[in-house]
Amino acid sequence: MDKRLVPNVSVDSVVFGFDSIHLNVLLIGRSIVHEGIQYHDWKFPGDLIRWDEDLDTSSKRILKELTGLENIYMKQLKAFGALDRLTKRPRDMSWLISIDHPENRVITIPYYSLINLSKGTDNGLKLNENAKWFPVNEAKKLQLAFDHYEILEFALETLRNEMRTKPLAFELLPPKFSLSQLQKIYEVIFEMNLDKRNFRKKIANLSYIVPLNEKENDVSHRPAKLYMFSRDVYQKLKSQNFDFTI
Amino acid sequence: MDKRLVPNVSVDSVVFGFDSIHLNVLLIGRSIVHEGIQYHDWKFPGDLIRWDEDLDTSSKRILKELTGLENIYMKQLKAFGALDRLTKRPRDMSWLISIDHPENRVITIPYYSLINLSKGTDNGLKLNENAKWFPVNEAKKLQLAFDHYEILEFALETLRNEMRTKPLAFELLPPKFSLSQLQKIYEVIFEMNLDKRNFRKKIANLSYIVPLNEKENDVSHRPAKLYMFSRDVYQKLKSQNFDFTI
DNA sequence: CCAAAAGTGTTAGGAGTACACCCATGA
DNA sequence: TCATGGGTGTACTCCTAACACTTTTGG
Repeated sequence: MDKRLVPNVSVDSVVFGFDSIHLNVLLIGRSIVHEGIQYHDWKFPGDLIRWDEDLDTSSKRILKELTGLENIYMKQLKAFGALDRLTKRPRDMSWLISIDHPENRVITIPYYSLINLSKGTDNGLKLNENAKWFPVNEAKKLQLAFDHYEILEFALETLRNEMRTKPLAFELLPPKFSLSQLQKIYEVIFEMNLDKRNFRKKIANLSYIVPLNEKENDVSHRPAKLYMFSRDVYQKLKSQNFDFTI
Repeated sequence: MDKRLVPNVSVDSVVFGFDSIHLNVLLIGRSIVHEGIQYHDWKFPGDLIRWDEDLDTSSKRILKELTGLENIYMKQLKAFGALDRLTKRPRDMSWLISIDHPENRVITIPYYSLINLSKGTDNGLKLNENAKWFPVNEAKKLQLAFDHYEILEFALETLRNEMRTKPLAFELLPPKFSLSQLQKIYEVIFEMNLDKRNFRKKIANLSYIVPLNEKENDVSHRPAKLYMFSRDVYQKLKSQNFDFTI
């Protein structure tokens, strides 16, 4: 085992969490003193990879070390390697020097992850005091380190693209969910309103979204029927499906 | 300028070319002697990046150096960084030693490119004697170096995904093309037959595919009407469009 | 009984699909 | 005149989109 770090390759995690209202993203606060001025900004959890790790392994390890999260949906976005990605903001350089960072050119390979933040769910999340969830639209307005704004935009675009054709909504929901919760995810991610009746008609045709004999508890209105996602049924169906848009 | 190479990061180019019949991919033949046995196999054009280059710049430079191609559609796939990607085949190691390769772990960042190989088109392609086009289905059956089989599969899947929603077919065609040529691209890439009348009906509704007052020449059958792709019209339209599949 | 969200059908228009024959050209 | 691919219309089905009221629960 060779646990030395690769000095010029890192991974970052863009963790999206849905709390029934907003799509949130997890950021780590960072304080920097640069030329006597104190700055506060935000970055994704991330670190250099090790010599003895695959990229996916690194990404899982780093996410677990920084947040406690494991066994969640995770997918590589692409590599970001602009020459000046670490150096174009002078305060980023001050920070790198302060943590004895060995190189001034690092290629980062961001991943995005999806988790469910509904109340009462325990996903193992252990945030340290510097970590905080932000609704995506607020996160975009923060001061983000390095090229992390660009990475966030790319992650969002990728998430939207994959949501169109893959059953990712269920990664953002608890195992048992209502149709309103499901609809809300699409509304939030695609920033549009959907018609409730048409949405439900569509869902009714999807055999892999299966109704349970259970209802919500403790809500101060008519409780909704709960559904689950059947991965088995989904896999079987998708072997023959196809769609084509020019 | 710092033209030294980054010893552990490379780019590879998966170049797809359409010749009116097949989707082809460009491979470079490689001869290796390993433990006294001569092997012949194939790899994508690729090389280590330089310290002074962005990833996209590296990819463009390396493609130009190895094939003469420039100004063509090119897009990053993702990073491939499995621990054993260079070492799992012993003959790959022999080759790396023979070219004095400095590291035994290299993360590669493949790009895919699209070009038109129709007769009579000059795209600046200058192939050396080791480079050869193969129809994709044949290429998959060849001995490919490293993880290049995996990269090819990923590139194909990405190409298919992007073809569904982006006007990439036109990158594979000459500026003036017939509807049959266009249809053929979709048939080849999606490995399915399309109905000619339905296809043309669909195209007729796309304002960015514009008919010209020109026909094919030198064909021994009724000459087809030629069309062009209007990028301007396309851009204007796409600002409001949306589609959503669960 | 009020507030809040759940749940439910119909209609009209548009898109997709299946399908077969005549036309223009070069050899 | 033959071979080759170019070019065309209709009918049916299915999906989408628009739209408003009743039901169930907790407070």
